[in-house]
Amino acid sequence: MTNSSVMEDTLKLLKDHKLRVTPQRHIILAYLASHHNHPTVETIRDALSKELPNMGSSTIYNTLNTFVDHRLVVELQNGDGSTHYDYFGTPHYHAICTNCGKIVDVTYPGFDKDEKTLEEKTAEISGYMISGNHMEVYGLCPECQVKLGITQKK
Amino acid sequence: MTNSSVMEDTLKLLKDHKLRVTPQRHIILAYLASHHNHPTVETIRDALSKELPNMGSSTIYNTLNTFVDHRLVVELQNGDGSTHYDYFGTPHYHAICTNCGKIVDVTYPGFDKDEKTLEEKTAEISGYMISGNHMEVYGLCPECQVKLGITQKK
DNA sequence: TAATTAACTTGTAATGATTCCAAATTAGAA
DNA sequence: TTCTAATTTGGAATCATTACAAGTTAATTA
Repeated sequence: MTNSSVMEDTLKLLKDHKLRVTPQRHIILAYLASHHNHPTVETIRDALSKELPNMGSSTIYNTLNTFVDHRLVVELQNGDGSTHYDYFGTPHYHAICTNCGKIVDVTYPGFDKDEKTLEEKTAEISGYMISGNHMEVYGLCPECQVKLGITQKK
Repeated sequence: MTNSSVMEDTLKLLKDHKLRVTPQRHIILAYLASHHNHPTVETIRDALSKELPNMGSSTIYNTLNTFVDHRLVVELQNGDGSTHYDYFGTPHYHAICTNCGKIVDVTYPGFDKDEKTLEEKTAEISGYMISGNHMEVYGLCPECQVKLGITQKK
């Protein structure tokens, strides 16, 4: 995807959600849509310091909270004390390294169906009116397995 | 389950995990094992103020972190800003109300198998050596559906 | 296009959950 | 019973996040 199409797509996304289009919102959303690094507020601030040198952290927090409310973005904790954010363009879940905190997106054919099934079962059992879910799987990432000298059995 | 058997069971659990048995640890673990209220540190402090009037919050944090490391307990966020804790005696997941934060435990026949499958797929795809998972399903709890005047379609 | 205004951004202060640390205590081993 | 490393305590420190007031701006309306 070209840079310009990311800008176009995220612009449309903001408009579709009836969100006022400010440079801050547009640039932050485009950054998230084109990076899969699960950034923190600080990471975003640093990454965009050239484009938006005067943007305060409050703005980033406000903006991300708005995106989370609109389900454009999800929040993730990896144990390092701060919240990480992930653009939620297509359904997926996360694998999180218990050693270094590395987060990767995961999906597989049929994940959307499994997800649906879980939500339906949960609605039946709990009586909740379900609106979403988060799944996280924990373990050692490949790098940490090597670093710690652990051999994964096949 | 009688109160005394909870005390016996949690004592055994601490010993099995080679954790030094202090009154604080034993009483906190017994409290968690016999309550399904997903308490915060403050809730635990208040609930145990009779039994352990001099216990500081630091001790509760230390103790809970130890339990989490040993997988006796899991941490939960419901959006109210503080961490909630849940004794993890049998496999289950959580439904969390997006309106009031109410957390309920959920499981169903075959959940352990579904969970296993998810972990195996994740290992294959990501290369992570999996050690655990958390699933959360969000929605409106029955009380909030009524409170907000929402009718759930069958 | 210009005027209007509610919404947004900014910067700083406040909050509050959690961790850190040094001193006192204690569980469990010898 | 003694000994010591682990734990608890209480208060201070940290740090992520939110609150707030003032300035700015997107987008509606005429």
